Amino acid sequence: MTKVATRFAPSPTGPLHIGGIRTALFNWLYSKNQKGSFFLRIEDTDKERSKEEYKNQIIQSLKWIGIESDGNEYIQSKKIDDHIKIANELLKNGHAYKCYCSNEEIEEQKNRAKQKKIPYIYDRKWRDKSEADAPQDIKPAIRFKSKIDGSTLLKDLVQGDIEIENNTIEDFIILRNDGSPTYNLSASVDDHQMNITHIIRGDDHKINTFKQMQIYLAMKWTLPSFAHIPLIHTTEGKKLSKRDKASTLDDYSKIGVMPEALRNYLLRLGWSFKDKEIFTLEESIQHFSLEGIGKSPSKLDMSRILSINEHYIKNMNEDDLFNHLTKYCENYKDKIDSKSKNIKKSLSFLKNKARTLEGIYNNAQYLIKDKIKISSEDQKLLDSLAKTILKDFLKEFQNLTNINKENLEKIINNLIKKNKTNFKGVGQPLRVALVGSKFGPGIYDIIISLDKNEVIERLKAAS
RNA sequence: GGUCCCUUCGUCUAUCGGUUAGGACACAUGGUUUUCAUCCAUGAAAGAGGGGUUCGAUUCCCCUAGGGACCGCCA
Repeated sequence: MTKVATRFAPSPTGPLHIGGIRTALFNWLYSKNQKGSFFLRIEDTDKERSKEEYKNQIIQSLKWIGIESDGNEYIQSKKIDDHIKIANELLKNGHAYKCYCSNEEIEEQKNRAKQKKIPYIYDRKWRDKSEADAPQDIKPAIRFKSKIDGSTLLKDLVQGDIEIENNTIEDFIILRNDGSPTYNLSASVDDHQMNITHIIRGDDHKINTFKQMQIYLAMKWTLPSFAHIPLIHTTEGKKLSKRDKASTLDDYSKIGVMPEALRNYLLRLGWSFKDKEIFTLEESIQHFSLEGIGKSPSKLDMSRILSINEHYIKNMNEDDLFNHLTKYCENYKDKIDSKSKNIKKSLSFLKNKARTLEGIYNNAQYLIKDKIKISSEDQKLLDSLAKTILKDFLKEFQNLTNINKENLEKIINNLIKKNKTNFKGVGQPLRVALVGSKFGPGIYDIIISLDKNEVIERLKAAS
């Protein structure tokens, strides 16, 4: 049996959107599950729109989520000569022909079709015309001689059997009149030369598949298997595109979604394995299969992404979580080096209050910032009684040599008794004084996580 | 308009002819708790509609409806 090879073939005309990332993920997962190879092919033949920076961004994005290609990326523009060679071969053995229609002529055909409300399909004018009739002033494009009779069956690994009439596939152009190859030609030649065995791509490529199958057949190449995965839809139910908000990877990483979480979310979007929701990378490789992919498109659900992210935050070991956090802060906030020791040891309780890295960052503000700000609303909570409580607490606290929960508890319990109040009566002013808000971590956690002199400073400032 | 695809709770999905149609997220209620959270428990919530096939259909077939993709000398 031949070794499985899959590929992901984006064009570097913008940042990858998460639909693309999911396609890449499925391809990668399938190849790994089959102990095969995964390749990245950069389809950069659209000179106008392709940019080197996007290529790098794509590679980075894939890496971020854990996908790396086997071997160097394949650059399509470097293979153009091969594509042209095949086009000429096709021309020679009668599977393609020169089309001398002018742009105006094609436009006219399209308009006519629109008026009659019939679908436009190139009228195959030059399919059987003699070269002798060719106008001298027009450079021809090369069209593939598509089958007219019969039908073609695609045994799709996700969608099942799909059969369409051959005459609905037009004689598509494979070489433009400037001599450059078009997508369907290039993709077929590349896939063949790369020995791709399984082409897993979005549903929107289905028609291309029928065109590409004909090229394979005409060249007598072994046909790969195809799997068309349903598209990801927006909440409005339309195909997700780069223009949609919250569609690129950066949209998620900047709010503190971690790669493991997004990977897990994307995996379960349109694919399932029994009732299992959380998959380690190894588990996803182990369980991934094309049969597990659903047939209907799925919508993006932000709260689900956040919830999976929350799961990873709470269950990840704290060293890894801390690494994620520092990297996140470096990329999107301020570096937290100077405060990192306090933050790291506080992760055990900070993480329980956050769904994202940004959430942890926000909750850790009282640790990160030297000075805290108390809103005027919260300031009201610091009335005269509260201030005397703070002063009393400070007095005891300063003498404390060993700051731990037991000792703090003693002080606070005494204050509760003395002032005939409850825990809230003491805890709330303390929290406001130390964090700047009535919301925040537990009092003991706050005090222990701060340096002693910092606690003293803040209590003095507030009381 | 043509071709093709899809249709189970709001969302992601399980079910591969016989289930009280399961899980997860979100939602609601209650409990734990020094606040906000976490955590725990409980609840509400689905087979688009109509025909067949069958002893029996969410599951198989057909029709209808709804949704989507494609229809470039872009990829």
